[in-house]
Amino acid sequence: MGTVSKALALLDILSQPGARLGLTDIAKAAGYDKATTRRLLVEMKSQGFVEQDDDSRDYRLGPALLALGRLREERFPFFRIAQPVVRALAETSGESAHASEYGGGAMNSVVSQASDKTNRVIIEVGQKLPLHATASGLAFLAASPATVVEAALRKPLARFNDQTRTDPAAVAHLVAEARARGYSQSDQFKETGVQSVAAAILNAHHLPIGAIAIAMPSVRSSPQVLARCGALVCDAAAEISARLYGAVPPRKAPRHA
Amino acid sequence: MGTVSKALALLDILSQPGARLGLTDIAKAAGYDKATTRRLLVEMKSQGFVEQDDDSRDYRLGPALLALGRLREERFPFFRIAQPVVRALAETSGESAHASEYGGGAMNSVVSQASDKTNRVIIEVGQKLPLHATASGLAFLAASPATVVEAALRKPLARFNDQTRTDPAAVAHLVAEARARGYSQSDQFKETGVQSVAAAILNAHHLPIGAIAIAMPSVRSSPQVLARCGALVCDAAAEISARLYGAVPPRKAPRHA
DNA sequence: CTAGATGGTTCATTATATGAACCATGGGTG
DNA sequence: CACCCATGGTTCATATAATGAACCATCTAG
Repeated sequence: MGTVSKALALLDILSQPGARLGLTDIAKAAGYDKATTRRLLVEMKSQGFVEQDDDSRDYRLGPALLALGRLREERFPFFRIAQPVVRALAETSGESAHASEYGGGAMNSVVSQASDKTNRVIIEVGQKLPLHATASGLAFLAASPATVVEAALRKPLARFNDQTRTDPAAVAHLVAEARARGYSQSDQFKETGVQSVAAAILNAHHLPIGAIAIAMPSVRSSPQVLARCGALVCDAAAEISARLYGAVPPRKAPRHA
Repeated sequence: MGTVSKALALLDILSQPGARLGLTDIAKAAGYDKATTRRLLVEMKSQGFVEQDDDSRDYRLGPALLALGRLREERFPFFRIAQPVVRALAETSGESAHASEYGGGAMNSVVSQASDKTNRVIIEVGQKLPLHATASGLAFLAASPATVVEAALRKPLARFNDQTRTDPAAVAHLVAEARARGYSQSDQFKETGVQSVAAAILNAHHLPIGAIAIAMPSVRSSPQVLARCGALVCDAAAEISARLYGAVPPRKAPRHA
């Protein structure tokens, strides 16, 4: 793996909600040597991508990320478009909703709205959602060309609990089901006790760029509830696609368009 | 220079508002070999920090930046706090206002509100404002310890026009003036025909972390206008500092606090 | 068909990244 | 108080990854 990838991977570690993020912890989490880790951190610090607390010596995400994120958003307003839709989705479904954008082999959670129920699912912004074990990722794969799906399933599939599907064929089956259904489902594949449905957000070429999802505690889920939420996420995804790219992509694009 | 810094510098190039951003342009702008540039871009693309247009082959800032920027903002809400203050500042001053955060040796513009006048100054979000040639940078230096100022002035100072001060002593003088005045001024140091005033945003230790500024066309500026705007940016900076850190930092902190 | 762009690739050379062992500091404990 | 050991940080010989000149492929304009 190249040095740049190693450095950028450190930013993912700094994204984890863990409490203390000292040099030793980061090195351990990344699996690099302490000296290497520090060199990478110092180099990113000098560019403002990482920040170091003056007294605790802990490392944090740096201010340059805010500036670049704002700029990205300025040029492609994913957050601005997705936020109201996610809010509305959480409102009408009564459950937590979130939107994510594909990047770096995973779905990057960008907008999240928790339900107001006492027992609710919380998706943190900045989380990387794996393609094979989340409704968002499965929705993305279901809308991707076969070659992309195959490539994704050739990589080792991480296990999160005893519900996680780590067999490529099993995941491919879930993807096919999602494609037929129009939305994807996750039955506790990543978090025990959490059910989700998701639909892909498409670009002008009908390729997926992200997903929008509803996540709920298993105790409130049922086939009826999932079906209703599935319809809601499909509408929400279509609305975001339309607002981002100017036209409503038809559910099945005519081939002669 | 390390490889990681080189890669991150490419993100700055992708931040420039230039129209086309093909491989050759980027390599030229960065001063790297084409092969090197491409390797770095591809590596960042694989992590979602850079995105490539499917048909034009151009490179763009990637989605991971939005996710990380959102996360940074979640943990340290600079944008959320600064935006209303910048808006109000533009309103009451009648001129363009912007706030920036220090990082990577420059001030990173994060919030910007253009005035509604026909002739106005536009500061783009994501711009890197040099310390020695902008009001924001001078305000930052004026609030920094002497060692930081000296270190900053030891580096080569870029020239932007014939008003730019590139002599370290001259810049040090501007910094001293700003410190005495309470706010900094830029008289066309970077952009010809643009006057600015700025004040530093301070953390709990009274160290600067950013700045807030007003920029106006020279044609509307006068000593009186600058003085009035200077007072406004000072108040605005103090308000942001207070909202970020919970308490209003006194203008001169008592040493026994 | 050619000329001159562009993006992308190769591989021998060279510079850079690496990590085991080291030092320095500080907070906690018997 | 002295000791311990966990932490952040540094060194330098070695191993590895970055580099770039020259290359190919493709596209567009004339």
